[in-house]
Amino acid sequence: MSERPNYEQVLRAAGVRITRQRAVILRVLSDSDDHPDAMGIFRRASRIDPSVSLTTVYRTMKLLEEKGEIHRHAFEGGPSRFEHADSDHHDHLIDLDSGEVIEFTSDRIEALQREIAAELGYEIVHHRLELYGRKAKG
Amino acid sequence: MSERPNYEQVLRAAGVRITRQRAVILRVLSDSDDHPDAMGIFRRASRIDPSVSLTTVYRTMKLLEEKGEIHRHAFEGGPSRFEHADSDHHDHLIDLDSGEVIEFTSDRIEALQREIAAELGYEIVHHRLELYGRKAKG
DNA sequence: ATGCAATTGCAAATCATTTTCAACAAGAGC
DNA sequence: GCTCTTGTTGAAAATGATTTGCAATTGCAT
Repeated sequence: MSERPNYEQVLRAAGVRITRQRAVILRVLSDSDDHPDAMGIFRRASRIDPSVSLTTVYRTMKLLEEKGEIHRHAFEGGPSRFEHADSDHHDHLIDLDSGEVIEFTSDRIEALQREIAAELGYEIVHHRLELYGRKAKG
Repeated sequence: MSERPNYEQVLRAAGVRITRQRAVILRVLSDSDDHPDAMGIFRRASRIDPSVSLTTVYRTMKLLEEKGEIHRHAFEGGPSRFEHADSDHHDHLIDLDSGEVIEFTSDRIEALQREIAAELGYEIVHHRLELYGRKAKG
């Protein structure tokens, strides 16, 4: 499900100009299955087109975020990492040794969260659940 | 429960010198029941002793964090906020309108987290659960 | 092809936080 | 109480991630 988003189309539809560098960044992004940070995207894009600047990577990320096309995650002690927004909601388990990000979902946790917030008299707008751990031995 | 931690005693026992400015910062901190950020602590401490610098606030926070006396929370889009580490583990609900931080706990959520991590082959070292919401109307 | 507003790269600016460094002050020992 | 040693301080500069100002450039509608 939810494969290779066509960011170019979305932006174009929003009246945004698709420049050469933007096209490269968007391609890099839709070819990514991990959770790269701006520098990582910049490196990948640079290899394809050296004229891409880190500034434009940031500008494009902000643009896509505003359009709701990607999500920005600020995991502890590190730069923001980005991912497609098209997939279903999920939380993250971060491998403390490798930095790898594993996605997971739990309807039960989601339900409990809503329950807790309600008890406190609140409605959840969004939440952040991150598990930091290491591979269990054995 | 868990009231007015005596940071001074802890630091002194660790061989740390209690300077005039440090004493002020520690007092401000143990008099706080909220989740102030470095600038907030600096402002409160400054009023008591103008010789306290923001630098020293940061240095003292880092020190207390290393000694395990306080916890640092980086809520989204803002500076780190600190709180006593003495109380039991809890998660946070952040009021999007006021910035107020409400603490809560849920053994069920904790258990579910461990369960999920285990299924993925991981052991949780720590986690972060933050609910961002607004007061429910009615 | 033309024109103009959107976009670019670079450098400088921000923001939170840390580090450098010379001046200063805890507090152990006398 | 006085010294001495070494930790600590404030101010300013450095960091790291990200944003912004600006003059030059370039999509792309016409």
